[in-house]
Amino acid sequence: MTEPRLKGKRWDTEFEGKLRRRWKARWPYGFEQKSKKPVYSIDTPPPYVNTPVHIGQATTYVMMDMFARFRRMTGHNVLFPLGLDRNGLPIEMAAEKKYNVKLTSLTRAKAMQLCRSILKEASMASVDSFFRLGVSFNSWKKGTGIGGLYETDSPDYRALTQETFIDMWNKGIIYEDERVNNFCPGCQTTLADAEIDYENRRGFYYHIRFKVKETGEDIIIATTRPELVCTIGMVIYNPDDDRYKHLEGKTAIAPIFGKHVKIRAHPSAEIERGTGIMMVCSFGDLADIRFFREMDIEPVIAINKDGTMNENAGFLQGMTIEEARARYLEELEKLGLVIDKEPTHEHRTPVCERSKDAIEFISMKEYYVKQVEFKRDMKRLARKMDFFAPKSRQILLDWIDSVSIDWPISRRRYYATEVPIWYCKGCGQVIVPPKGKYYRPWLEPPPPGSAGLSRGKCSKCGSSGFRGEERVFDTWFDSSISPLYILKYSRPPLGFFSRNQPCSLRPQGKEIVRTWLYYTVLKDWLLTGKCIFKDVWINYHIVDERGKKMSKRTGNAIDPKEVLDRFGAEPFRLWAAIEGNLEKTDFRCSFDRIEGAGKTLTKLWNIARFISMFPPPKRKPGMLCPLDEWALAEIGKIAAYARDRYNKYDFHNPATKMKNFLWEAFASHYLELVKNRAYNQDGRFTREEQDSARFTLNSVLDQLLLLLAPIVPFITATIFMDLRGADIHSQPFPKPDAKTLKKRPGFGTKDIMELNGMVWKAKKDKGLSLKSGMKELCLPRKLKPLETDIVATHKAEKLSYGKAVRIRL
RNA sequence: GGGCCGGUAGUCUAGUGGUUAUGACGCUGCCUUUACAAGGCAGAGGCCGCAAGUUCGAAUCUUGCCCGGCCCACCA
Repeated sequence: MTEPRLKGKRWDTEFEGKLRRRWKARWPYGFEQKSKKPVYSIDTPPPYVNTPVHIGQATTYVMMDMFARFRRMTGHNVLFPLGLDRNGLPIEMAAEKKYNVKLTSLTRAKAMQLCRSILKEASMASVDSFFRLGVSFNSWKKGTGIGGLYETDSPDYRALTQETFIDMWNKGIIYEDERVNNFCPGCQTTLADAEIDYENRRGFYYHIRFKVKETGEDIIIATTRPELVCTIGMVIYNPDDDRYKHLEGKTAIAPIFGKHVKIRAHPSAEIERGTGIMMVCSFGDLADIRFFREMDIEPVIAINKDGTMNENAGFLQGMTIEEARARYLEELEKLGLVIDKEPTHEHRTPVCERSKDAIEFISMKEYYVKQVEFKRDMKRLARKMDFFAPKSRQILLDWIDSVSIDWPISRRRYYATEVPIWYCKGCGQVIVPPKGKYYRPWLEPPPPGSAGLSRGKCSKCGSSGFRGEERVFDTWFDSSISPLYILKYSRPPLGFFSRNQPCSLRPQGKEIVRTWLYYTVLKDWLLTGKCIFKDVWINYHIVDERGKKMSKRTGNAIDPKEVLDRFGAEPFRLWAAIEGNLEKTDFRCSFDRIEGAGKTLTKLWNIARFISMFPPPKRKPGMLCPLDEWALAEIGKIAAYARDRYNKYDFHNPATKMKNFLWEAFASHYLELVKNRAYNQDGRFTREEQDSARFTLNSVLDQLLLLLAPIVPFITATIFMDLRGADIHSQPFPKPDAKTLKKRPGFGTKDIMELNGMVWKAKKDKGLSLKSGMKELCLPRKLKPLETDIVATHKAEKLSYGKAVRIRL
């Protein structure tokens, strides 16, 4: 009896460890520095170092790895670097939490020290997970070479961020301006619109009595922000509201503060809401900002950037917003001016996406990147890039539509890239350093060669005193250069960037299209005048089995570590491929599903084990049996389909097809029919026929393995190495020849399945073993080419032909 | 309020005009037949969200509605 060459009854996750150890000894996926192959570049999303990988990231990286592995098999030199994000608020917030301090209450040096210590301790847990998942990044070592692991807070990366600022400053695309901004009192910083979330929150409407100066009558105004009465700009009612028409042009007097404002009709007041007459203050929300601008009223800002009331709030000065609200209401109560207090419906409140504090609107000086005037260009670029799935383009287009103010890029935090600017203490002139180095203006004097500097003195007033800028950049100002960074923009080797831009692929989550993708395309276009990406692949969210968002709070989150511990990488990767339907939105994930995918791996292992009993003939046989031609045509069709779909980032459809082929047509039907001929124990078949079987078994297996290699790299590499002694990942992707595909036998897969099904059912119904013989089998004529295989498999004593299958046991 | 997506068995899912609606998990029963019991075979389980329309024919196309998810938007 022939022994299978593959040992072990099933795929074991221990094999993954074995292979990983071999890979680790000699990492096979580095960027080929001297290769002439076309470069395929993937701008991977840098995860935060200090947080463990969640299931969504794990899925995304595994999908990206499939893209990378496939492109390697189609002859590309794949640039697939790992980046780690270490800048910005998440790091600072981790430090605040761990050391239980507010960084804003510390000196800058001390705050930075705490951040660095957080980063130092940050385990490389995420990196380890990627390694275990089999992600084939170019390198796991930090380095500034092509494909090296990079960190967004490295001097090299930060120098490039600052360089892009200097370039844009010199081009006049960046300016400083004082205007009302979104401000997070918790994070103590300005926020871009893209950083704002909305939450449904409840509050109270306070019905407050105002006086009308001219008539002395009372009007009742409902408000959720009584503490802002001190900034009231106008009182409005709807033009169609008969209750208030007589007040047009009269004057309202704000209680206690005594401020006089006009009463006017305005359509933004709704008759049904509140009391129908409302006050507009500066500023309760974005609508107020627009209203003040529209009406040309001078706003009064009563809230400081630390979230306390300022001198414009009179007796409320120095209190927090909440304290001021309570105090003011208390005073109103004493005077009997609060008529009612009713809970509001839940309404959307703008909150900081990180700290979840309610956003305030505060006037401050910040640096801005022009973007409003480029909306048309951005839309053109959005249409130029290829989106996968194509409909995801709309997310970007919608966001571009909603852009209404320029991009505020300066932040009042510490652990981020510094804005590289100094100011002359004498005349205020702006000093801009030369490009190329990493600058820390809060620590260092302006370097020689700076614009506005002459022999170490201000070129305008001759002063030698300078103030370094203390603000830092928005994280997205850093993140938006990742494709420039990995493609060596403005870095050696010379010409690499111009030869290899645009970046082949930006993979990214749909929720950060409005930040990461948008800002990258914007900024890189402003710098280079070109669209930085060719393809954009948008991945969606991982949700639980019922379609609910996963979160630690609701306890339905799946930890990738647990997945790896229980099942290993391969079932997870196969699950991701099968689930990754571009046409759908969210991925459904559960342990059951991942475990289910593992069964297919067992099946694949056993098929390979079976085939390993029949080594391929030394050379391709001169003739192939019709059954074998059919099998080769079937796998050939799948190979052609997979090549086409993989190129379009679709692994779902090919994976589903392969899985079905593997279980059904191949395992259940082809293997059963071909077994006798492959064994040829009683010499019923010729040597040529037997060789045809052995050749086909091995050829189909090889192609299956190659097609699956990008998806499940461990099991395919293990089998291929055992049977063929070569690394599957350096093999070319199968390209079926036209002749194989053109073969059209007179019978189809369905005919074979039907026949086998009927015979097996008939024997079963009689309680006979499947090996038992039958008196007569009548076949449809089109199955004649398969007659010897069919007779041998089903043990028919007599064979005849007719219209339909008939069985006599 | 606007946009996108979805609604098919207990759960999840395939199916974009054509016999009897696919598969998985779960459930019931049977089977150790030399790759596979982490297997094989058989079975139960469906107003294909609702309604109207187009059509010889609709899960599939059109329209309206209902429900769920996500995104965007200025509400006192």
